[in-house]
Amino acid sequence: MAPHPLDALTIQVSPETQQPFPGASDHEVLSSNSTPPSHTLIPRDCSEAEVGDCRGTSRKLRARRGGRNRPKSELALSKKRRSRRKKANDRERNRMHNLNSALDALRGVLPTFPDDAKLTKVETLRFAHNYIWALTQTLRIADHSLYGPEPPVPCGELGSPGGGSNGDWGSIYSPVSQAGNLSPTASLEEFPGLQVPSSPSYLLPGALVFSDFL
DNA sequence: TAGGCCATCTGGTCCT
DNA sequence: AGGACCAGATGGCCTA
Repeated sequence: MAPHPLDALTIQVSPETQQPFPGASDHEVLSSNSTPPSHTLIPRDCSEAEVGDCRGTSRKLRARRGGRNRPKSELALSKKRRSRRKKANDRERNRMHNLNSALDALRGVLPTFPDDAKLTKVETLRFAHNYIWALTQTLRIADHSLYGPEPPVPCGELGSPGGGSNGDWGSIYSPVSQAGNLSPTASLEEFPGLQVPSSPSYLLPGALVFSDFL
């Protein structure tokens, strides 16, 4: 994957949250008769048998199942099946739109440049994970400075990205693997919405760096 | 042009 | 039975 512009991130909350489905909830997203985007691939009326031809041999084989014992009213049955499939497709489409609007909402609360290229889905999830981890660490540091020393937390206890056997989360983008990359503009005070204790400790060398969240 | 990302369709499985 | 969720397949768009 090509390096993302956020590699050189300073802190700014993007004003535009880009929600294609504003106010979308689990129960109201798109009407089921919404027109598909221009890049819808398969004709909406592609029946199962046709789908076999559309999609390849495995689906063709599956579509062939049923053979001779088909009910007499196959026309009605396939009509019903098509209708069910169409409804299922609509639901699935709405479900994915819902998921995407949730991802957009998540992008909206992550610190990015306004003119940054939109984070991909996986980048958004990784960024959010690392961002939460970093904020947690910041709170710990603040607590530490307020209440004095406390026993060190074993690596990975906080779900630290890259702190253990957490698979994909411990990727090359992990803050741990790139620690020490302090950005002069990295200050949580630029987040009006964030309730972060006013401790300068996160500005010290080796502290949390927003450019490393990805 | 290859590769990454994405939206969509689809059938299977599980749950209510 | 019907809906939610999931993963595989497919093709379009975009960028290096």
